Amino acid sequence: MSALLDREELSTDVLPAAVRLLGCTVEADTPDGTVAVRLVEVEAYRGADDPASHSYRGRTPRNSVMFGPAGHLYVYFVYGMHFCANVSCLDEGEAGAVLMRAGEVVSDLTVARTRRPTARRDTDLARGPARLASLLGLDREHNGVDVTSAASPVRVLSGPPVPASRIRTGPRVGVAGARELPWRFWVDGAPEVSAYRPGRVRPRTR
DNA sequence: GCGTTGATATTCT
DNA sequence: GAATATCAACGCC
Repeated sequence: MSALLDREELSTDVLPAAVRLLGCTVEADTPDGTVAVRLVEVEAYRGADDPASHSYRGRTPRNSVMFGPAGHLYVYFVYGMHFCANVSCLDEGEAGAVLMRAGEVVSDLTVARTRRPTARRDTDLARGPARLASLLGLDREHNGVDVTSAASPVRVLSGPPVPASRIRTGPRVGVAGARELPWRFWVDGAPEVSAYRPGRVRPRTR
């Protein structure tokens, strides 16, 4: 049993916030029941100085949660069919968020399998940001939810802390710009970590 | 096991 | 019109 994560732990810069979120548990109430996932892979995104970030070119209706206070969900729709979920960082006015990329299901495995019946192995249930969001039932309606409140349908519980020696870093997945920034963090050896795919322009096939 | 491809909303140009 | 913080299904080893 763990306590809710403090908002202050996320109002720091995005890198310490990303490291802090590793090992934390995301608990979500879905139509099928409650699912909890321990985060093993995250990516940090910031504002004006991060070309890979949605907030790089200023505030829009979609990314406005990134500019708001820390500890809220930024859920966005990509590729016309998937949702991805971030936790906002930094204080009001400063854009930042941590993308939740992968996690290990800690409960309830039966509910989780019901939600994603096509997953071949348990470690595939929340392997990748869109899979994780769909497993937790996150969509547009959860944009802006406060994950530090016990009354929310989605909550982040703190720790157990991941030893620094088990944390690895590297370039973010699928981003074309700012590839020199090692802003992806994962737990060494976790089988749920998504495969690295360099952010290249896919060759046009036509 | 691996590479290719289709689905297609939102944003920016 | 083009790119994108993706996944799953398919063909082919």
